[in-house]
Amino acid sequence: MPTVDLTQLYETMSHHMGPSGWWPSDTKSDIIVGAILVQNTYWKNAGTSLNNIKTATQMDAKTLLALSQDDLIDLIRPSGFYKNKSKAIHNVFQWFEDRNWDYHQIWADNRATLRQQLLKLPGVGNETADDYLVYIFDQPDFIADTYARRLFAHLGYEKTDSYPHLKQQITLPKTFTFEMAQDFHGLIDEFGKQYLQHEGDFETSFLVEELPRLQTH
DNA sequence: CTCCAGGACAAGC
DNA sequence: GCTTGTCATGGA
Repeated sequence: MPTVDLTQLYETMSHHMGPSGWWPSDTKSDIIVGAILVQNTYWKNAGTSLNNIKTATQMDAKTLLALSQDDLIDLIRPSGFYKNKSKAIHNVFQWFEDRNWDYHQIWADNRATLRQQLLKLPGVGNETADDYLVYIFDQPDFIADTYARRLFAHLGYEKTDSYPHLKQQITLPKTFTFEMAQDFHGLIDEFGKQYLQHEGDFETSFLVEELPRLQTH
């Protein structure tokens, strides 16, 4: 089975697309909420809900936690799945509140089991847990989301709809910093929006010419 | 009108 | 372990 040099892939995408300019520019609270709002939802709609929540709470944890579920639902409504998402956001905020929002300390105390702990939170699945590891806890990890699965299928990996299946096959080299991992995920999804929306789009991308150089055997 | 987006989850196999 | 139905709005 073909494999790809992830460092070469990242550098190629970075060279052609520039910095992804993604989540790292937002506050971590924005990311915590946004990662839930955007689940299977257009980012534009998730952004509307996020702005509603920001306006209502200034992203102050105690203010948000004091909202009734109905009030939170009204803020989330534009991005759908509002029952699940309101519950998820409330629970996740309570979880961080209980731990004093000390991301560094949380990581230091829970290195081995943090991912499993995050997965226990209702509304936090594989992708959101990895989003948090990469963008909240600053860990160099790989996020095997929909666009990543489509991309790696084009790069010669076995086509799969399973998050764990791709995740299992991809290990970022030790040389990847967490900033690179954050940017890499942003680039993959920006690439996906441009070249993986429809069947055949990939063939028009810059990666087609680069493919032979990226593949290692 | 139909399809689906930066998933999660429970039920059934 | 893996597949399928459900949750929901708004844009293409």
